[in-house]
Amino acid sequence: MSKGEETRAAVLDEAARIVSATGLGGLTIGLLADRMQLSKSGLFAHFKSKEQLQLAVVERAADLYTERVVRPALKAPRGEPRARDLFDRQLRWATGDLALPGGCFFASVAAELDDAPPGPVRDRVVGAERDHADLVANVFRTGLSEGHFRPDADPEQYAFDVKGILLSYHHSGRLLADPKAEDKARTAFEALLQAVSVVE
Amino acid sequence: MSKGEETRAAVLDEAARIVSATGLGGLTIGLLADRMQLSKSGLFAHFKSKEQLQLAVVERAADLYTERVVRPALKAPRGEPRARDLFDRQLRWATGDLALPGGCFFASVAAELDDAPPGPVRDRVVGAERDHADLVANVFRTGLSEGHFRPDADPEQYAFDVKGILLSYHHSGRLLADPKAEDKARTAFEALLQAVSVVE
DNA sequence: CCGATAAAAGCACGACCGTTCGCATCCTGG
DNA sequence: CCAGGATGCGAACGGTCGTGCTTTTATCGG
Repeated sequence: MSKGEETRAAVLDEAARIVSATGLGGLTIGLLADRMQLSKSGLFAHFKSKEQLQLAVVERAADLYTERVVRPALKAPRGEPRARDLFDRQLRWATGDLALPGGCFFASVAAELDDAPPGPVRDRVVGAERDHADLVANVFRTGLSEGHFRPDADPEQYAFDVKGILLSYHHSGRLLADPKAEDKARTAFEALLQAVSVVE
Repeated sequence: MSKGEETRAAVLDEAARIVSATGLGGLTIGLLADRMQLSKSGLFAHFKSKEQLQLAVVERAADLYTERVVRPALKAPRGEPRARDLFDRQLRWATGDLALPGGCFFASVAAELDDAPPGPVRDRVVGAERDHADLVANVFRTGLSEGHFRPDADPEQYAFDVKGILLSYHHSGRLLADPKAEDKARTAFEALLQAVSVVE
């Protein structure tokens, strides 16, 4: 890896941390240059515009998420164990050993983009979120074909419900500082699994 | 109401709309002055600082929410009917006839404040969110004392679950433009009610 | 209807924003 | 080891930000 690629990668890592804490709006070239001990113009040269910087940091965050959450979870056995493992890693990604300092990168970004005008950055985030919802639904489908879950359960509904638990967890834990947030999230997930599991 | 109070109120209404769409970070004095056809300095004179403007708009949004969602819902009969009515109005507040143009004011603000340094604005938002979580839990408690819900159900857990449904609804509907978002939210709520209702 | 007072405008400031450009300096392949 | 391109710096630009002043205009009670 050449010197340029190296700094570029380091810059994007720091940028992802900043965005996770302050949102895309809080990512400023001057601030980023300070943190990296680079001049504004020197840093700017790596990305020809701010939009490309934002695009690159979204890409970096998506890679990070795949690396830390998705790929390991897909090694778990199909069905319920995989669903459990994925959920556990999602929790740790939001707050914990897998997390960026500001919590889930996409939770920070999604809220500020939901009413933004269309554009490359928004489109990329929406694409990532849709892909992720599909992934959760597909993990659930492996549980259907393994006979772990009720055949009439809707994978898309499951993905919607899991997303809700995670968002509420992020909200309670980060903003409200509720010490019982993790317990509530795990309780909610157990209740969800219970509801979609085959009757015994 | 004097002329000054009138302008101030109109400014705060417009500010609440802006914040609901773009977050507190998108609320700028110049933009607000343009929208109101006022000069920057003329508008600024109503609030001695930007922080006081932010504080005032949060206050205004909280009043609006109480007016449109909480107070009407509390007129419904105690217990399950009140819980249903409250949830329905919450959905309409997030997207619908009760909503600001950018969706739920607090959904926009909460995400960008979750890792912000403490301060009057953040404190006020956290207070409002805590009060609201308590309100939802208390509505659930009326259902407990009416015998509608299982005595072993946890009101705080219920509030956590409802918040998750609403956040996921906001996310799916606004960002991902999922046409089935409302169906999923209502399905999730019915399942939640089912789970906490007394067995028959 | 007029004079005190409230409301809004006009203008200027320092700070930071993204961006450009010319110049120094480092790395690196031949 | 040296040439030449990759990499980074400094200064400057037009804009917008929040925030003070002073001045003009509108409101409203006596």
